[in-house]
Amino acid sequence: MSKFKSEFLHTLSERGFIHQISDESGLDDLLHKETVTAYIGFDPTAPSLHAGGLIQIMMLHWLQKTGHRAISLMGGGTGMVGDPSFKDEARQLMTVDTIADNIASIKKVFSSYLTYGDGPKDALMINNADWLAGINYLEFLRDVGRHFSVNRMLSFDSVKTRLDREQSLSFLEFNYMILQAYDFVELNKRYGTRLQMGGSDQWGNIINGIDLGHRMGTPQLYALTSPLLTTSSGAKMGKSVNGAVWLNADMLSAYDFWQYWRNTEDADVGRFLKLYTTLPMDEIARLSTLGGSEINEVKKILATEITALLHGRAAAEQAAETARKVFEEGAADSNLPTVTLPAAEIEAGIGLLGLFVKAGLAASNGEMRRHVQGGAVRINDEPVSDEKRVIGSADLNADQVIKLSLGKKKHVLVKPA
RNA sequence: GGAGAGAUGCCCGAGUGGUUAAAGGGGACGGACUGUAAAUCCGUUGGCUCAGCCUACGUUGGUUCAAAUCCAACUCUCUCCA
Repeated sequence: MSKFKSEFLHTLSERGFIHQISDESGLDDLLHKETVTAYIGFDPTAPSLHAGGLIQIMMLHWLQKTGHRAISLMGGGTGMVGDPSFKDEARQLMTVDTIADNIASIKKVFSSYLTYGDGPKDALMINNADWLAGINYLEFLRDVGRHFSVNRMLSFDSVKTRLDREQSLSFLEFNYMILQAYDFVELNKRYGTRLQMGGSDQWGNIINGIDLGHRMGTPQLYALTSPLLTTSSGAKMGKSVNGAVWLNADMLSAYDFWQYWRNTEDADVGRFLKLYTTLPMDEIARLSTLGGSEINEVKKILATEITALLHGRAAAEQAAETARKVFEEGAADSNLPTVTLPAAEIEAGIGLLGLFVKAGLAASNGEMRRHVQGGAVRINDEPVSDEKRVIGSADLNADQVIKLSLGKKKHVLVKPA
């Protein structure tokens, strides 16, 4: 396992980040000898990254921590095209405005993991629209396009799925690979970038960049990919009870984020500790020996550590404390997700179904009706079986809030305002 | 440009005039069991002012007492030919 000389690869390797490397010993030598600039690209397909992208951010985090220069590249240009890799149909095209909004929103998260600045080891935040947006088509075709073999591009697994399924792959999407390859070369020219990292689905795209570099006279470039992560039971990472596990605090509260990791499957705990926390390896080894019900304590550590990196230590501990009150004491806690309602509305009384929909616990009255029939609904921890029940000021508890519960895990407080 | 095939609910996929809000599976959600886990079992899975009503089977029209099912045009996808 410790076949690497460089601290960076050694760390990534022992923590389980490495899936493939284009030239292991070459890259290891380089990282051992000098400060290397490396990047990972992020597509602005949503206003926030989700848990699936966390592993990439952690790689940049370790890169910086082991003394190298990290670049987080926003795909402002490539986002206008859409990555077809391993997709079986074309994504809807995003408008320029959406892309700009998404980038602005995504950026917020990175400074929790990386130190940005102008110093030699500070991380850089770059947008590939800077050079892609102004490209002249004919010039680009002659300078860059001539180096690509369509025959070869068609042979990549990432497009094969699409072709095998006999789904059309538009010329627009086909160009994504070329643009991403060009990014690598451009980043080398501008910042001396030598390494591109990414998920295993990016392997083909990254290799294309290395090849293009060869032909356009860059120094040797390198690729490093991380494994595609699934839970032990095969589910894709990043889904929580309420939907996707967003990293942005305004899209998923620290409490819900903490809950997601608290509910990690037993079999994943050790792996996740290594990938998503910065706890030292010997500490992780010790925690990993715990089994049975003790593993619940380990899961709490896991959740708190991951949440602390993203939302800060204080928010993480507060989430842990809220969870303790809710699950171990069955009490309400003021840090549960809260919805405020005009006091007058509560005074007048509000229907049970509508109230839960308003609180975001159900999508429609019909869905709530079913939940009531299924016995999943509680108010202030009292089961409710009457779907016509009206909630009013009499339901305010000692703390002047109403606790709505759907199932065992979803709780929302309603506060008069 | 020519000849075929197809478009069904979150996804896959049955259904070829009425008993179809639409079989089955997956996913998701809820319940039971547990450890806020996994596995397993049970239930739910269009909306509403819910014993009733409304909207739905690519789009728009038509036939019919009655259409997801028949007809026409259109849109998109795939296959083969040029």
